[in-house]
Amino acid sequence: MSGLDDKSRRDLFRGSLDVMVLAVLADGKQYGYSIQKRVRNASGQTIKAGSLYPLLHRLEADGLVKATWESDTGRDRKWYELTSAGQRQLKSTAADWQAAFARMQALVLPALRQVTNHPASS
Amino acid sequence: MSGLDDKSRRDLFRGSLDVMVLAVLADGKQYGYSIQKRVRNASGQTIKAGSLYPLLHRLEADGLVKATWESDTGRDRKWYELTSAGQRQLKSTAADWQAAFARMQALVLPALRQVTNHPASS
DNA sequence: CCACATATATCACTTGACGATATATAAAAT
DNA sequence: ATTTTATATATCGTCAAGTGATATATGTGG
Repeated sequence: MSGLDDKSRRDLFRGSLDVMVLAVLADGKQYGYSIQKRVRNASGQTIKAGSLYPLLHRLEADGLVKATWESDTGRDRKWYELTSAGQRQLKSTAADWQAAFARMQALVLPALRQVTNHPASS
Repeated sequence: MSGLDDKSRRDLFRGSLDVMVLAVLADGKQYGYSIQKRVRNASGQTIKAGSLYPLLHRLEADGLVKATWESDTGRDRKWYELTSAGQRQLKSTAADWQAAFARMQALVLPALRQVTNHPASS
């Protein structure tokens, strides 16, 4: 039970990385590497560095986050925080995300039950 | 509230189309056009023809579905049904999808609450 | 001092959803 | 009867985005 390779599992949520990053930033300033770990801990989803940094640059270019280099512990890190546009975006995206996935669940769960109970042909 | 353009909403599901198609096929033989409508009705997600047919061909090439041309009402349609491999795939994918979705929800919902209650800087 | 985790970045590659387009048939409208 | 519209499948060029590989630099622990 539950044997998807990493690639398949990742593909499942290809379009949700933005939402997750914005969600992590909702409770305060974070830098890239910490965002990565937080998403990983909270969602089980691994965002690779090669995906994360371009993603953050896109969010910045879109004005959804604001970045500043700061060294709080002697080390330079690029801190990201939501802009007000980012907050609005998170609000509408997260709400849609929630609604859309709930509907998909209504499609997927009965199917899962179906296929779990009746094995079949071919 | 809830103002995502079509593209953003679609991007949200890049990767989940396979699962939805397999889910629809879980309760029996369907042809492409009917799969499209079922997914649309059940999930609110529109799979465009230019996505659906190549997707079905991929599933067939991977041995997850089996296709046969049949004319039940005078009209030729290409009927798809799950293979046993397709059933196994659906079972593991759907289970994973469900689990991952629940965890992601745990990340997104608190963030949504956060951003809904406290407006902020920049 | 050296290995490893931390931290950010870029780029070529690949996958896949899409719009546009083509084709053909059944049904519905005029 | 003819035109239009919905049904039904298919292909192709384009584009966006996640990934692996790779590079670079700094802090930390052995």
